Amino acid sequence: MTELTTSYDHTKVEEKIYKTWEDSGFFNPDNLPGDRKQPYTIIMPPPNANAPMHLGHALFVTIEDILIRYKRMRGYKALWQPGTDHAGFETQVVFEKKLEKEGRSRFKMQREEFYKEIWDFVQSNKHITENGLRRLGASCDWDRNIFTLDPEIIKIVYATFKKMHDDGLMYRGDRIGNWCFKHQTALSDLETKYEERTEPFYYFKYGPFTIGTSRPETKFGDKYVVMHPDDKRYAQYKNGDTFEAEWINGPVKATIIKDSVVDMEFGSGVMTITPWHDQIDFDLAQKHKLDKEQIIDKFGKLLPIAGEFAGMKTAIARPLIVEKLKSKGLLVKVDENYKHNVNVCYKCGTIIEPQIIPQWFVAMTKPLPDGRPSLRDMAASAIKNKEVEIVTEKFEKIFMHWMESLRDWPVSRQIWWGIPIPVKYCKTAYQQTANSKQQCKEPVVDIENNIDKCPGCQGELVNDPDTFDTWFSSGQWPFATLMANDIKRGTKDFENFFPTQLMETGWDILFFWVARMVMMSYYRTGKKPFEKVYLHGLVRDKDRQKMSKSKGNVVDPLAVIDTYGCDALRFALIFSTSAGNDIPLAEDKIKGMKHFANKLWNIARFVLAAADTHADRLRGSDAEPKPITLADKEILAKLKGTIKSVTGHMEAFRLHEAAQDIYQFTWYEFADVYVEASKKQLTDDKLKHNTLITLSYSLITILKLLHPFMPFITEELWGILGQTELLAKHDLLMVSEWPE
RNA sequence: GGGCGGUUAGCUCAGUUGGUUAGAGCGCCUCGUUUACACCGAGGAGGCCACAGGUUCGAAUCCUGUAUCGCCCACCA
Repeated sequence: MTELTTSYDHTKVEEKIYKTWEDSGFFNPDNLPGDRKQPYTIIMPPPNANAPMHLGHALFVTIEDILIRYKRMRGYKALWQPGTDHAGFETQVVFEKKLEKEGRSRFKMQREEFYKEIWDFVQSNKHITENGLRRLGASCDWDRNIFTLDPEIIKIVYATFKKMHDDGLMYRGDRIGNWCFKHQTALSDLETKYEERTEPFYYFKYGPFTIGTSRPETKFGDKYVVMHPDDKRYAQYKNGDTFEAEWINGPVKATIIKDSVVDMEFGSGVMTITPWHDQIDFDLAQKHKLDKEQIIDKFGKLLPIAGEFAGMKTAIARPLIVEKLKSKGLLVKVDENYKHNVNVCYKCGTIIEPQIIPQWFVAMTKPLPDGRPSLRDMAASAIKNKEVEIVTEKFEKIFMHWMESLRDWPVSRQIWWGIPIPVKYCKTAYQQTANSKQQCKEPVVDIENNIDKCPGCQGELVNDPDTFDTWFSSGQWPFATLMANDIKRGTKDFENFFPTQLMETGWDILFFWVARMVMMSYYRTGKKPFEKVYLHGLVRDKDRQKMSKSKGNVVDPLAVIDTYGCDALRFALIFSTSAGNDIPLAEDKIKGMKHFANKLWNIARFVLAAADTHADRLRGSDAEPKPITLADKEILAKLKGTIKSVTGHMEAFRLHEAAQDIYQFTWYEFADVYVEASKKQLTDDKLKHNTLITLSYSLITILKLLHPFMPFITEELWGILGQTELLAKHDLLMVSEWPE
């Protein structure tokens, strides 16, 4: 006689069950029962080891765990490769905030000291994160757990860097880039965002012209006036004509440039340019071979070229400069309500100052020396030809659209937390880089760290002080993890599990991550990194608001698990939400799913009680129930239909549909109809045996179908059924066979 | 400026290739505590599927347009 409590108590089950799974070794595909040849691999997007878990983690774990458990039950050699991410810039920002609270700053610290502290910080977060994944029921292979700063990973990242450098795809360029004053680093275009501001727009007299600007503080170096070649107002001037103009700090000699990028309708239709601090101006200067002068230093202060304003922060200098120009009679008019977008740092909101600072770039559109197309074109054609499929399809369009206007990718960051760039420079040459007068021009790529002297002049070498953009290393994650396993553990993971089958991640990192993985994988391995990409949405609160600390609506998934159980949380996250759409999650929904778990518990309770009451014990899992009564016929037909539809939905990544079908069948067909009918049938001696078989067979099938979604309660019930001989043989449910 | 998407029950959302009376969760109303479950059961109310036109034997589903909300990318000195 097996007694079950009247309601399901997840607190007594989850920890115990997870331990059973982990001890079984079945998370590791090498230990799975049977002769499994066909791999099914999901590389886990490594969570950032810098902050507590949020519902986004719960969502990705739920989706990936559902899929990997399903494939495991279907007999695949299922590998879910876990890992955590050092998350370079993200983590450094978090850590610097922490320092700030303590009244400290990295700019007052030694690099080694800073690195050590942030390393310890990340290590402790890493453990918290890994335990969180366990509480969410993640059936990933902890034997293969890996970290983005593991030496094996760094080795692979360096090899990629060297190959790119040898292939001419990785170059160091004096190009204009986004500079954040607060974080003192360059950022890629993806790491900046636009904010609308209303600022004054000034018109100044500049020689015979009127120019317009919202940034007078950049105008010190102005010595070019650019106008449209078709501008009839200035037909008398030719390209290259010069003139004298009275300007901020006295007269300047200016040259006329004609170029059709100028919009005659905007402002005064004529502009001066600041190539060091503006993308368009920079391009123009490159095109016409114009001088470029730095006006603002990397701390946001004006340089000596600003004369009396030198050393001032731009925001302070701006009104003073306007005042001076006004007093000289050069201010024509001011438009106070000029609305425009300013580029700001996506982390701190500081205005981004474009600066020419040497950076490492990856060429996106340059064909490979081995005859293959460029990184961009390889990735674009993979998506276009459906070699890599994105679920849902709308993201393929977004992906292609983004690819069209892709520029070279700056991968060096002036931060300390990350993988150092394995390059050395001739010391004398490096110090002169600012003047672009290097003696020994070539940087020395030294991935083994065994080159001591400059190969050019035998002089001293200095290390590149920069680190890689995190996405440069995580862009290699699918093959780097498997290759690193092989180095570390002597496995043949890369051979056995690559290309992987699925990449599951949020749509918000489609460009940051997915695009880079596709490009880098084709480049390094000649193969796609994964067959399919499943993109999930953002978890929002019940009012569709984004969850954020400042709004105070962040939900801690572990607290939800404490209250309602992991299975309820997982089911609520999946239920009634389709791929790629954001998910509003209300507590009521989670509560409802807890009720469903309880319903299932009580169904099992009823079946067990029936089996006990009616003396003839039976073997359930193998016995095919016979449809004798109308109720038998209907439930078995509906069960069969449910198996079919659920399987179909699983194959097509319609997890929400699968979940709904199981829910519907369990509650409204099996519990409401058949369980009720069985009460009568069990009193009939001729029917009771077959009725019991039908009950247990249906229940067992439900447990299997539901297991990927609600792994804990189903495994617990499976174990209890096993003890009562309702199950003929009982290994763990997680490795049982998916019903056909 | 370029691109993508949403608009279905009071709320939040499903609806797989066009096919019978459009579904779920939560909420609401009525009744019910008979040994699986009150974290429950029985029953019920509630939708011109944004609008207009078109294709079709048949449209929430396909096409065109309109309105409205949202997202992504780029960005004018």
